[in-house]
Order: sequence, then structure tokens, then C-alpha cells
Amino acid sequence: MNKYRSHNCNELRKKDVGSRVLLSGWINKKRDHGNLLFIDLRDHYGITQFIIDKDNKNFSRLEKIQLETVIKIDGEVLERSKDTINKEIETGEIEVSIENFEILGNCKELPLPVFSDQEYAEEIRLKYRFLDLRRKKIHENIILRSNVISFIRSEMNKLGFLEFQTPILTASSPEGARDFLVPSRLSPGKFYALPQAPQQFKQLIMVSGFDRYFQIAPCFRDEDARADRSPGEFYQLDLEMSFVEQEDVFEIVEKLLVNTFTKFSKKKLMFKTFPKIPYKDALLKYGSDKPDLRNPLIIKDITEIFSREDVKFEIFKKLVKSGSKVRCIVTKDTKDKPRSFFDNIDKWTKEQGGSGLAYFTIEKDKDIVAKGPIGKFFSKNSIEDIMKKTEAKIGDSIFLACAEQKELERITGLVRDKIAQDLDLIDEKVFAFCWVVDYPMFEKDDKTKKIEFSHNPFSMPQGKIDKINFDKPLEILAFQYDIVCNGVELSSGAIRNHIPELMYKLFSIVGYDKKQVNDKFSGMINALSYGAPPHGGIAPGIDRIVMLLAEEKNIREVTMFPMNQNAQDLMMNAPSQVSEDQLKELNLILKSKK
RNA sequence: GGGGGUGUAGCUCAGUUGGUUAGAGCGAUCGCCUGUCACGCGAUAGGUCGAGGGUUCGAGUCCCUUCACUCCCGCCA
Repeated sequence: MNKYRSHNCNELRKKDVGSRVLLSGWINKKRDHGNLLFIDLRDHYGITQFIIDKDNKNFSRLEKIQLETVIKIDGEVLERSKDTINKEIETGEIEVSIENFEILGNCKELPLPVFSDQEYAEEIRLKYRFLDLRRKKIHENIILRSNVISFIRSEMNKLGFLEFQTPILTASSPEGARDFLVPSRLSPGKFYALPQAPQQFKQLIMVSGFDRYFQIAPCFRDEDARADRSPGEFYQLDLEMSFVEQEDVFEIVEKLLVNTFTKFSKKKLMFKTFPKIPYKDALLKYGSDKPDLRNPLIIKDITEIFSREDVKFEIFKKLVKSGSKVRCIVTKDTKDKPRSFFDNIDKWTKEQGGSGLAYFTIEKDKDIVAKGPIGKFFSKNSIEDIMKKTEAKIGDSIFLACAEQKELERITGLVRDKIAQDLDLIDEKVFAFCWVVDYPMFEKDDKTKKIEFSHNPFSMPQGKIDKINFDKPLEILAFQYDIVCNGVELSSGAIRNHIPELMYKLFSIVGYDKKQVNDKFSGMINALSYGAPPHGGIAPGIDRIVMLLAEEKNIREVTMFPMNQNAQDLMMNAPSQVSEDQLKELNLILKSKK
């Protein structure tokens, strides 16, 4: 028998009654009756109740022992009487009498209770993460994460993918996020960068002739955190395939995600085949490039109504004349909602920086009329036209916003979410996946007015190469796609551009000459000129997948040792100062702080 | 870098229009209790009200500054 235990804390059952056992674990809870003491012992597997009375020589010592002390106990398994069975735990039909015990690990007074469902300040949870991780929900989240990752690995293997590691110390790349830099000792004044993703490596793996690659890849980006974005580091299921078109990637990923989400969640999938929404449509219909398809509301453009003579809503008409657009959201059967419902949404919109929402409700007295503050500006004819365009019925309400296109998309997207929340239209019991496709290759930076890559500069532009109109770069679409679930962006991917000449051409549009491209992407551009296969891939975010499966709203709930919002590890005290010697060796001199 | 929220006992929180000695639950300590499983009962200790400044006869409460945490914007090819 092992020195510490014959059984774990979730093993003993009725059939074990009468046997002598040895268990080790943490003291989860004590219930002290003065002459009789119950102890719940907890380990990774579960909880077993122990019992001791004052006749035992160990009684008084155990009475005083701190919660969360690690002890080993030996004793005899007893059957519980019918009225004392605890159905909440799997070992609830038995208990173990304590004969001897030994303290294996003492515990100081706890900074946070382990056995509690209460929520605690993040700061203290992160500082004492090892205690926090003992708690049930997060302990289970981490187990889920492990199971999801191992399931994905085995699925990927079955699908013919090989797992490879790529370097953690690599070169800084000019595009994208801010890099984490690592000074080089052997090359004074030079730096490695931690990879933002194994982007170039995975393409090089394809050029090397490995047909299908994947990796649970750590990615490092020095950008500010969000609830669904860890500062510093996160994990992607990075995958890449040779001789594929967009549809081939979709097929693999859909299969994988459907299997994973079916296995690890009770929620239903809204679509087994994920709808494909062109980027442009997504912005029009949902006001977002990561639409939440659980939300049934759809945004409609009704700009042209506002150039009619019989519409007198001058504020919007004036704006439309100067290039703004009008878009609206129809809510079903809301004519009896109180005025406050409408006004709250308008008020909220203004808080979000919008210029506010107009609204009216379509009703029928003798004739069809628009009721509400701006109803009087619309003729019967124009209302009927709006109804036709928006599929609105009598009794429905229409919320209208007017702004320049980009701002309008932002506002209508926000309002769409807000209204759906207020009307409780979102089914929390489903996962709604979709693809967002046909991303533009380039976009114009609002401030600098310069043309930039809108996503991945290595993506393949759509259309036959000799037919692409490089004079109108903003019209070029890319084989670039995102996968979105319940409004969360899970990943983006692309069919890659494996043709060096085309790469130089595209980079020239954003102002890189051939030499610069050669310098910045030397590894890859060189490789592409030695027989590169057409290839493409994608990289779903592991943390976000687990977050959705665990039904958590914050990525730290599925991360074992996360950093706080300022990218500090409160447990390990990272980042920290280093010694003068270390700096010297790395040829670094610190500027004194002001 | 900007905006919102929070900060009161080890933990979770209450604290009225500014007014006596700042409270509760859990935890800790001590006592009582032989069938609990959020055991119960009683007592005790525990507070720079995040920090600094101001207004006031008087500030946990009002004002200013600042710090920490968090959510969002920017940023994240």
C-alpha cells in the first residue's frame, strides 16, 4: 500500500463498509459537536466524511486543526444510517471513523475561504491562485480545459494532422501587435521577439512538404487586456493545410468544432453547417464583424426613404443629403411597450456616443399611422414602403439611426445588442457559429488616410491574379475568414498568398518596396520562391473556446495562472527588476524613471 | 492614453439629508453541545473607512488630487 492513501476521496462506497482505509487530503470543512466531530476531507477527486468522538485520543488535536491543512487519516469505513446519508456527494452513503491521523502540510490562517461559492476580489484570488484553484468551479474549469485540449489533439490526429513545435524565441515582425522583446546576450544590441503567432513558421512547414500541421501554440502579444483577452499570452489551435481552398478549411474546422462543442456542452448548436456571412453584409445586417446570431434582430438600410417628398423628417433628410445613411431595427409586437422602454434605449445610445435614436410604432386606426414623437413626419405611403422594406407589421416598432456609414454601423450594432437584451431575445442555451468571409484585403486608416492591410498581409487576394485591379486596392477582397460564436471572435484564418511576385505587389500598395519585404519577411519570402504549395489555415483561440464551453464571461476563469489587467503576475511578482549583472551581460542600460 | 464602476474587519458586504463609541455574516480565538453535512448556541479579539489634501463646529459620507483593482474605448496583422 502507498504511504499516503489506499483510496482517494471519491472512491469509497457501500461495498467498502468494514474495510480499513488510509486517505489523504485537505480539510474542507469541520462540524464540531463538542463530543463528536465531523471532518470533510477533500482531494482532487471528491469528498469523504470522517467522524471521531471524544473517546479517541486524537479528538482534541483534530478539533483545533485549521481548515485546508493536509492530513492523512486511517480508519474504518462505516455505513451511514438511512437518515444521515448525504446525496450531494458520491461517497455519501459511507463515512470513515478516524483512528489515527498525521499532519502532512500545515495551513496558516486563510486569506480567502476555499469552501465557499462567494465571489472574491480578483486581486486576492490571483495572489493566492493556488488556493483559488482548489475551489470547485475553477478547479473544474481547468479540468475541462485539459480535457478539451486532449480531445482536440486526438481529433486532429484522426484528421491526419501532425503536431509540431515552433520556436518561442524568434524575430520581431513589423506588422500586427506590439512584440515582447528578449535581449540577446550573444548579439549585443539585438533582440528576439516572442511569436505573436507561429504564422511564418506554419507556412514554412507547408513549404517543407508536411501536408497538415497543427499545434496548441502559445502566442504572445503586448497589448492591453479585455475580459476575453489575456494580457501577454494566450493559446491558439494553430493549423495549416496544403493544396486546399477555403471550403476545405471550413469543412475541417466545422467538423472539429461541432464535435468539441457537442461533447463538452449541453447547449445545442444553432447550425451544424455554419452560415457564411460576407464581411460587408455582417456590418450592414448586424453592425459588427462578429455578429451574435442568437440575436434575431436584423438591421435594414432605409436611406432612400429619406429623399422622398412625403417624408418630412428634416434632421435625417439633411444628413442624408450630405452623405449619411439611415438604418433601422424592427422590434416585433412592441406597440404596447411603455414610453420608458423606447426612451431608455435612446438615452443609452447617447451614452454610447451616438447621436440618439428616433423611433415610431406602426399602428392602424382607420389607416396605417406611425405613432411616437416622430410619427407625424411620415406619410401613409412612406410607412407602407418602410414596412415593405423591413418586413415590419402592424404593432411593430422601428428604431432609426442616421449617421455616416462607419459610425452608423457601430451604433446600430450596439443598439441591436441592447434591444435584444432589453427584450430578452437571446437564447442562452445555444451556440450560434458563423463564418465571416470576404474580408477586404486593404483598408484606409481613418487618421493617417494611408492604405493598410486590413488583416493578414499574407492572405491570398480573391479573383484571377491577372484580373485583379490593383488601382482600386480597397475593392480587393481576400480569402480571409473569421469564425464567430455567440458574438465572440474565435479565430481568423486565410488561404495564404504563396506567390512572391503577388506578395511584392500587395506590399507595394501599403508602401513597402521589394527590399523591405525581403528584409522583414526574409524567412518566408525566400522559401516561397523554392516551390511553395498553395496552402491555408486558421487558428481558433483555445482560451475562448474553453471560456464558451465553461460558460464563463472572463478568460481568467479558464486560465490556470493568469496575469491581471496590467500584465502583472501577482503570485510570482512578474515583471520584476533584474540585477545590474544581468543587465550588463545583456548590454542593457536602464534609463532612469522620471 | 481616455471614460465608467469599485475600494469600510482576514473574506463578503451594510452604513440614511454630514452628527454620539462605524455595524452584520463568514473566518479567527475561547466556552457549551454525540448525527452534522452552510451543524447549532454564547462570548472575545479584530478597523489609518485605499492614500494625501480641502470645506465644516463636526467627514466613512461633500470637494480636489492620487493609488489599486475591474469593465469598456483606443490597441489587438
